[in-house]
Amino acid sequence: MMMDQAHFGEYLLRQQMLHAASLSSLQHRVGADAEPPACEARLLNGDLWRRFHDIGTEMIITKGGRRMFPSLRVSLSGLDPREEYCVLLELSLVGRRRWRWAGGAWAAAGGAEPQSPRRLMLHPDSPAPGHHWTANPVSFSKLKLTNNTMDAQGHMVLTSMHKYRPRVLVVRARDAAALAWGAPHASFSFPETEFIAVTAYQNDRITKLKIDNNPFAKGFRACGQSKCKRKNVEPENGSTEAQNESSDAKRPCSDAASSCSEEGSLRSSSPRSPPLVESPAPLVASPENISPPEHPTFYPPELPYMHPLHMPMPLGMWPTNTIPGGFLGSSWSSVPPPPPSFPTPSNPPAPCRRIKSFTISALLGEG
DNA sequence: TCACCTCACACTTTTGAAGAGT
DNA sequence: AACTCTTCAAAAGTGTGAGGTG
Repeated sequence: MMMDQAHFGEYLLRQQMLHAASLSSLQHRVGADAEPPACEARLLNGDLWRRFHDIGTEMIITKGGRRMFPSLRVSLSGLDPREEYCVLLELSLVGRRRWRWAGGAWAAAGGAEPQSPRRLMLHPDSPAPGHHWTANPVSFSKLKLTNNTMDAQGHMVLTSMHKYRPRVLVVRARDAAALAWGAPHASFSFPETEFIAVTAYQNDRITKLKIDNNPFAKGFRACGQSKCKRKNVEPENGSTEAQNESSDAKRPCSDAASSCSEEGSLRSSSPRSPPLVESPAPLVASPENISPPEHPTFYPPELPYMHPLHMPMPLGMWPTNTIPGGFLGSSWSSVPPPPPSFPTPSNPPAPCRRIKSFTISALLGEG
């Protein structure tokens, strides 16, 4: 399970190659002649994402890095089983606005702040043959978000009070360096996965939903010891305004609500967290759901994401621990995730969006 | 005063080493 | 000797709430 020094060094080299490839692609636009096989992506935990999206998903960002919950878990299909692919995750800024929580709702509050150098996260299984990607759900559960612009851990650097949308990129490439030489690719994003980065939760309903679904927050559930202990300080039903929107998160959660956890329950046998039963058919990226890049070529001058001088680290995610071991061979790839469910005939998967003229910058193109 | 950020805390889950059993 | 299973301590991941910052 542990990655030794040699493998760790190899991984770092691969990340550096990806970085170099992305930079060189700024000068080399190479068209993709080969027609890629039709590929599809399904959001496996789309039901949970939708529940958060209905309220207004918030993701905590911290100096040391915080995981996303829910995490992004997709199932890929339609890839050539013998071809090598790299899978990447990108977090795109949605709009050019800053948001603020006011009056119980999110509202635009001026223009976006300059963004930190953007980073892609290269899935640690990359590159891998198509059959690998289609046989196993692709999970980005170990991804961490940070607001630390000096971050050296390879976490995704986001800006608080800004909205982002994850995008999964599938690139046909034998290695990271080959990403710059025009391999056909696909891009998938799901509107349900949009979120606003925050340093502290603003919406109490989001807090409640996170507590009810995240196994690590079980201690804060109404039935948890921690919550009981903390809530003893203040009366459980101290307020007569039970309908007060802001008090939602403080109310005890129902057993039904607490039974719906994400990944933990999928592999956990905890009696308090039965396996998550999601919607019968996972969310499928329909053509209209696959959002094209807002700006298909380069970043605007005022947001120089990709400037080499502002790229302190190689693209992609570094090991969670910077010491050897604990990255490759972790649950990312060695623990077989639950098999992906397949769409019902009434909900057929949609083809991927194909971008003929391939460059990393085009892939990243939005502003 | 306000909006936002940081940190220590208590709690739960995850991880992996060690030992026992087959 | 090799493999599987169980146990347990340490590490990691949570939201909370007080306090800090500009």
